[in-house]
Amino acid sequence: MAGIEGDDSATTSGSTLGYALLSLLTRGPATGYQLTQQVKAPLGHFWTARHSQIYPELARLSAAGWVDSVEQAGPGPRAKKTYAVTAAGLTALRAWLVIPPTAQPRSEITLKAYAATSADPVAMAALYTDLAERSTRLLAEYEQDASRMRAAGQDDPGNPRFGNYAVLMMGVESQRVVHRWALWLASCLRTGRPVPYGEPPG
Amino acid sequence: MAGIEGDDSATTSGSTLGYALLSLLTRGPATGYQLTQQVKAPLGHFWTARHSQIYPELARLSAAGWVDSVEQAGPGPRAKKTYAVTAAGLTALRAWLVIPPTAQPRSEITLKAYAATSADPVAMAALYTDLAERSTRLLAEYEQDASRMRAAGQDDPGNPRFGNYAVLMMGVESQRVVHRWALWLASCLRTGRPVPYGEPPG
DNA sequence: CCGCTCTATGTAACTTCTGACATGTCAACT
DNA sequence: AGTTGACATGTCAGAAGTTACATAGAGCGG
Repeated sequence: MAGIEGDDSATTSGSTLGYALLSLLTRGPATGYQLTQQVKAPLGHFWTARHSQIYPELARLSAAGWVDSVEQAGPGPRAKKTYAVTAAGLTALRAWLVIPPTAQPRSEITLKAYAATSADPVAMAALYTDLAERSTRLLAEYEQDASRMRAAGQDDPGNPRFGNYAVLMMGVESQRVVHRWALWLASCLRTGRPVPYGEPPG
Repeated sequence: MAGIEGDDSATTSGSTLGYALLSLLTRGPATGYQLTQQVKAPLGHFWTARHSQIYPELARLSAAGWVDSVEQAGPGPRAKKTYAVTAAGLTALRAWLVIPPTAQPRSEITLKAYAATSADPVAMAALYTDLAERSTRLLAEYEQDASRMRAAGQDDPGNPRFGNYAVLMMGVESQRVVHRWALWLASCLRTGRPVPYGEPPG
């Protein structure tokens, strides 16, 4: 009765990273190492985490009873642990999902654009031309992923991996925007005069 | 000769926030309070900072010799300080600007989409419908700002405030993307079946 | 005259995130 | 036989960022 250690199951409120890990684990059980890999794509296009952040967070989730783990004697000096979401974890995730997000996006490329006129226009134009090229490569990559997903039926909201497709679609759209915007900006900086937005530059 | 305190002007490397503040100060001298206001728009659409972060950072920039300050006896118990970029600060900013940025963007709305199928489809669809509505409002607001800026000649790369316009254009494009994507996602979740991306939903 | 908001600057505690350190197995390649 | 890379888990120091606390004048509305 005297609950010294047992009464935090309802009170515990997780961090965003915690919910991100729970989301990944809804795809199936995984080790910390696997989560570190899985957070790279497609989630990694909009959310990243290092292993040094993931392992402690998994321990916290475990302490909160939101994940279970089984140990399996791994290769290194420590046991390998495979984690799975618990019913409590899934409930917590569901509750968090429907809260309207407030966090502002943060973009370093846009920050640099804010001060673009303080630097050498030629160097800055080159920077944004490179960025446009990179976005072209990424776009091709993402679109290939997308058609593979469609072939696998992951564009169906009934598919448990539909979220991967939804994130990827945001990635595709974002890269298109970056491409257009970077070319426009480079064009402005190179010509030194106003360029209407959205025109394909010659 | 024995430089105990004078040899850090070239070595000092700033934080991203420091460069953001230098960028703001290229528009003209400002107090920490004014910088806190100015970081809200349009830079704030892609980069935010609270005053509790700005004041200590200004002290660091001042210590590095990247900004100067003059005191003016302010309203509160402390003197009001107006900061201005120094030549060293401008040099540092220029050097930082041409380094290709690596930081990945971070988006909570996209993270939630990754786990969309774990929550109640109706509630999630409502979330993204609300998001689409918000982006409509923001888009209208940003476009109004943009046409005001064009009227003021800020779409000219020769204008020192051109960076404001460049950031705003990214804001406009981003909100358009969020709008389309959120409506698509809501449509997927409501109908429960694949919806081709980019179709205006009925 | 009381309270509210805006101006204005700072500190302190806390959470989050990064980068480096630390360890060790196993398979493939050279 | 030696090296590289993938697998696998952790810690620690420090940077970056958030939330709350603290102070105080000036102007305005009630």
